[in-house]
Amino acid sequence: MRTLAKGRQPAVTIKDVAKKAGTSIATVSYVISNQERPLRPELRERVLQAAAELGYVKNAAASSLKGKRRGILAVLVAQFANTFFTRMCVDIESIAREEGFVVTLCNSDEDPAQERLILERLIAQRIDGCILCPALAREENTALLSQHQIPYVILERSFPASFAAHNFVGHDNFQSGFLATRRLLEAGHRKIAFSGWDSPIPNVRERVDGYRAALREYDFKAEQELVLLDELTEKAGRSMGAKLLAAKVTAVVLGQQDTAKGTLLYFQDQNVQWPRDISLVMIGTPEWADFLRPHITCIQRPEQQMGKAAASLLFAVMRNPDTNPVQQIFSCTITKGGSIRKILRKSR
Amino acid sequence: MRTLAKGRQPAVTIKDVAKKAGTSIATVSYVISNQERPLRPELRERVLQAAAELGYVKNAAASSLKGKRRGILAVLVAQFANTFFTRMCVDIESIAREEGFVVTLCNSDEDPAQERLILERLIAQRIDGCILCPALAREENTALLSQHQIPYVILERSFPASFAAHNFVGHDNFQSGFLATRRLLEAGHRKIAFSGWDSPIPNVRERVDGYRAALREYDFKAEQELVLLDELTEKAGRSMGAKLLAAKVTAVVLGQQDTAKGTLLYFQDQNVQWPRDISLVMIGTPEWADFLRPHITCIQRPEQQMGKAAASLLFAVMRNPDTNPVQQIFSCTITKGGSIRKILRKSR
DNA sequence: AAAATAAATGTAAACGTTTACAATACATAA
DNA sequence: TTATGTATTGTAAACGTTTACATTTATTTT
Repeated sequence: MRTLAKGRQPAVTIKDVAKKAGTSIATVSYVISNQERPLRPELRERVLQAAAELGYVKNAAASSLKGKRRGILAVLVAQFANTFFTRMCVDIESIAREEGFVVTLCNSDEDPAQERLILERLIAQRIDGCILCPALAREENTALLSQHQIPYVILERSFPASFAAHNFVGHDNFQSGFLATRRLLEAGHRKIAFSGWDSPIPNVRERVDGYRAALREYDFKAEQELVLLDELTEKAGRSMGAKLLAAKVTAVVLGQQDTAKGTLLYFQDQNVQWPRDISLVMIGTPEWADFLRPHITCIQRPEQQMGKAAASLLFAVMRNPDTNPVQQIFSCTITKGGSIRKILRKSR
Repeated sequence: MRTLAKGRQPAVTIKDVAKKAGTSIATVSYVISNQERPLRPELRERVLQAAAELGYVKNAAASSLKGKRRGILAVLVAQFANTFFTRMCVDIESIAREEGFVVTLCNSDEDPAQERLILERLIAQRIDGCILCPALAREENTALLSQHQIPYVILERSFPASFAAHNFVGHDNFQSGFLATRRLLEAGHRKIAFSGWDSPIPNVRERVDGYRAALREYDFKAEQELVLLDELTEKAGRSMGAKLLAAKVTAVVLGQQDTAKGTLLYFQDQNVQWPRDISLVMIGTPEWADFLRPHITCIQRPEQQMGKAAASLLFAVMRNPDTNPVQQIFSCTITKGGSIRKILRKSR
């Protein structure tokens, strides 16, 4: 049954179809591409028939040489296995598919050198557009895209120095830090720490700014802050967990989900219970949070909307490259949870 | 600073480089592609210089027309946001990168129609090779690849009817079901259920076969089996959880991690504790399992090895397309956990 | 019936590479 | 000096499309 021909026979081309249909390559091209052209229906039929019989598939690379779209859109994320990114990717891909594009998903692994290598390869492929979450805050790599006139949208990680110069979709990091902290303050907490990833990208810092702003609103002094930042590992998260206990804070803003994981595992191991022993708000909604009891109050980023927005914006830019850069910043919502203990106070 | 030229200036080509370096396109081509050719070092230098100054990047689409590799490798998975797949993807991508390839990661969402559409687009792109986890057990789509002479490796989901006809990398589903069940039998359990995804792909069925084989080894009759299969949703998992309790089994093989999630959440909500109330072994190691206490005994699939193996096999096939199909089946290991209660029995 | 128009189809030149082949420049041997 | 090689470099024809333009054929109009 499966008589897979083993000889490396060359791929079927428009020429083969033309020969089989007894017409010219021009006619075939017009038929295949559904272009307007007066054509005898009988001939059109014959061409379609021949193409189908030969299993002809147009070579997108050859078309692209003549100025057609490649039909490839790239998404370059910094962490493959992070649900925050994969959730957005699902929506990006579905929109791209509707538009007739294939998505090339790449992973820089937070390494700028790898990011550069990948971008060069993508440029060599003459991708039609790119959505990227830059590794670190290195702008040179992104500059490659604009040098080569490839439309792009930056997702989630901004360049503070030239924010307005790029198309951008992201969430409001300041707000997420602010909301989380304020919720704890409203519940009466006064010793609140912030823990997160000591990252080269500005996102976590902005969340810290939000944390600080909320504290200021309650007339806190700088010395009443406690900001812990460490590596992006479970181990670092655990060690921050220990520090939080040692500092005897009553509440923590878990500012980044990967480090939060380590902290929460540490709490579990030490039989530290929330909200009994410590109150928690986490920025992010990783899948594992479903299993934590009581549920943790989380700052939820609109991942679906963000993915869709990034894709839509990219297509808009691809259709009209000369519009001014657009920045879309999404608000976060705060989920219901049982990880905050209320502390009664006379006055605010 | 960022004087992004807005006019849609055409991309730099080999011709521009030749003009700038004052030489012919042939020379530039040889220099750029690092081909053997006697060449005055001074000229080579000049060409490189010109290329660098113009920011020249070779057009892979044009090269491919002349029979060169496209430099694109596709991975087509059925579920994007499943860590089992993404973990393998990370390794596939890193191997591909080393080999100079870009990876196009696509998602069929378990939908054969989408799978077909995607494959057609990938073929239009003339990808060099493909790793795919077929949605459902529909062989026609995969046949597209062989029709177009595109080397491929099937990952994790086999076609029983023509297993030996395809290059394949997967884990031993039978063994995972068998190991899980035997571990429970060894602990003295005699009322053991199997729950999983009622899927159109054979994987879960094979696990059930392993479950049955283990029971047979202990001289169980068919009427002592309890196999629950349902949709791939949390809700279905929860309802299976209820059925498991109603059936008063003492142990369960959670045969598929997505449905297992629902079941475990249900247990948590009902305050059903393991191993006190029920003993558990789960096939799969989702990230959330880290948070379950006591830890669940899991059947661990060697995801890294599998990803690397699939990529290596694909490259081998790409280099030598005429070798006979190879099937690589990986064994699973069983992790330590505390989800199994020992039941003392006089005899086995 | 010829001329004029419209409809249908074909030819060939790009696109940006690769590479066989041709052509030049330079050195050496006669 | 001229032949003869050898080291360099250039020309042009592909690859599979798209599309401007030319050509053929059919249909009107005169």
